[in-house]
Formats: sequence, structure tokens, C-alpha cells
Amino acid sequence: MDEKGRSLKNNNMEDEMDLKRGPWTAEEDFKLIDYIATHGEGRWNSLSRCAGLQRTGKSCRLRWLNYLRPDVRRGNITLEEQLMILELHSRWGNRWSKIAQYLPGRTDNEIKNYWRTRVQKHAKQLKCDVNSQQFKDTMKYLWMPRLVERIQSASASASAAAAATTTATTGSAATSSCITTSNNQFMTYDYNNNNNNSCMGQQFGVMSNNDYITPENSSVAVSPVSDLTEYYSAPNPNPEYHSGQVGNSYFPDQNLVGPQMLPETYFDYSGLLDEDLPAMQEQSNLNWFDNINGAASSSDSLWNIGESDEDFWFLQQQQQFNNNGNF
DNA sequence: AAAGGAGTCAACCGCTGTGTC
DNA sequence: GGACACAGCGGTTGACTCCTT
Repeated sequence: MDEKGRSLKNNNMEDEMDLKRGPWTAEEDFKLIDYIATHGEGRWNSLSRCAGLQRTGKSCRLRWLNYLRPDVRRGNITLEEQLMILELHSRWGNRWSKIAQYLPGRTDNEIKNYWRTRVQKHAKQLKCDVNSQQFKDTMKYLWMPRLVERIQSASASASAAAAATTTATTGSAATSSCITTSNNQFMTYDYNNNNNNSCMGQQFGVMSNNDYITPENSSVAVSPVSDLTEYYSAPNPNPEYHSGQVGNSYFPDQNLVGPQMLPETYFDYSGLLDEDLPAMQEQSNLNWFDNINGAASSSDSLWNIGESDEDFWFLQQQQQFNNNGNF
């Protein structure tokens, strides 16, 4: 039997059993939680039967992993998480489950939804394919640096507010780095520590209180409004920009194009193997988490562009100018 | 206030990979 | 080695909510 035939058979079996579909009820949730608490997860088809659920094993698994699991995080994707998603997606593409491994508590489904609803929407608005080099450059050179800047900004605000009461503790410089967030927590990217926050080896959690940054406690939670259109400007076609030279007309604030904000400083991971994400940490000159903690210049003259039609029109005009050299 | 459009996200579907007999 | 069941992945759908007109 070929794979298709096998699937048909499975589907027919499921049809014959008159299984329930659609949203889960509280009673079903309770049954599933209760059964897993007693017997553990796995063997989902038999689990479904034994728990008295009229659901497919796949449905039970999905409900548990994406919703009922105790460590599932809920709420808005934070800026840090956005940054992580953009970076990892640029490396791995639509490998949602792999990306999710680096975002504790987030499910592949959630990340996938985020990408489709937010990121692809912006690509559509900008009239370019989400897989196009143009859009990738926009993310790499503009959106992601802007995210870094916003994280820094939020961090600075939080630090100022709590400076009198908190003493920061940093991990080993060689093995972890931190983003200071609100509440004086440290979001870590800890490549060696396997014993906290339960995340597949590489840690991306909060050190200070063994709790993750949540949309509720992070000062940099994502607003429901657009991020890309808000910060969009077309990639700078001037190669000098990429080589660290300052001085062009695309960025109103010179601070934005100083060496400190050079995209490569944050995102040049070319040549790294998939398995070598931890090696990113070793490349101190490439480590954007370290850079996040560094002093940063800030300018919102471009980035605070809003989302009105006029703003978006302006951005599109700017994009056209950057591409063609004229309006 | 109502209608329609847009956005969000839980859930489903089809397929592939893997383990077991 | 083949058949089968199960686990897991990425793509898609549809119901619900929110926003705009």
C-alpha cells in the first residue's frame, strides 16, 4: 500500500468511528489533562480511547501540545521573540517546529500563525513576495535592527526605573549573554545550561526568577499593530552602507548608520551550520545579544513612521526611490 | 446599531518519517 | 523487506472577534 492509500485507510477508519471534530469542550480538556497527569503522554490513539475521548489521537496530541500543556505560553509575541523568529526563519525557512525549539513555551503552530498573519501580511502590503530577496533584505537590514533598537530602548527605560533597587548579575561572558528587560529580568541565550527552563539545550529564558519573559511582564510586548510597515524602508542599495560607511540619504538620522548599527554586526551568520547556533555566541563580533546590551544610539525619526495611508505611501515612495534612484 | 471586511488562531488535513511486528 | 500504526510536520481552513464604515 502506498502512502496515499495508507492515509485513506486511516481516514476511513476515523470516519467509521464517528469521531468528534471542532472546538474542544472544557469537559474534554479535563479528561485529557486528567488522563495525561496519571498515565503520561504518548500513544495518542490508545490514549484517546482510554481517556474516553471521541477524538482522533492526532487531535488529542495537538490539543495537548498547543493548548493544554502546562508550559505553553500565551499572549502576544514579544519583540525578543519576534527577533528570534525572524532570525531563525532566515536561516531555516518554514521549519516551524525547529524554530519553536528556541522559543520556550511557544508552539510551532503559534509561530507559524505569527508568520502568516503578521510577516506575510507586510510582504503583501509592500507588494513583494515574502520569499523575495527584497523582502528578506528589508527584514535583515531594517526590521531586525529596529527590533534590536526597540529592545534596547525598552531595556534602558526599565533599567533607569529600577536602577536604584537592582543589581544586575550577568552570566559567563563566554557562555551566555543577557537582554535586560523590564522588571530587571535577564533574557538569556544560554548555550551551555541544560538544567533550567527546559528548553532543548539552548536556553532562551529568564534568569532572575526562573520565569520566562511574558507579554505581561515584558516591557517590549508587541503591539497589535504593524511592525514592518511602521519601520519599513527599502534596503539600502548602496554597498558602502554594508561596508560600514556612514553617510547616505536613506536614513535621516546619522546615528542609525554608524558602525554600531550595521546590520552585519548583528546578523551575519553566513557560514554557520544549523547545528552551530551556539557558535554564534562565540563570535563576539557577531553577537547581537551582546550588542543589545551595549550602548546604543537611537533615532525614531524614520522608525516612528506610523501606519496611516500617507505614511505607507511615503514608505512605498522611498522604496521606489531606493530601487530606482528617482521617484 | 448593523453590516461587512480584516485579522487571528485553534483545529484539521495530507503527507512523510520512524518504529515495531 | 513489507505492512502497519503512530508521531510529527507544514499547509490550510473556518469560526470567532475586532474594526471600520
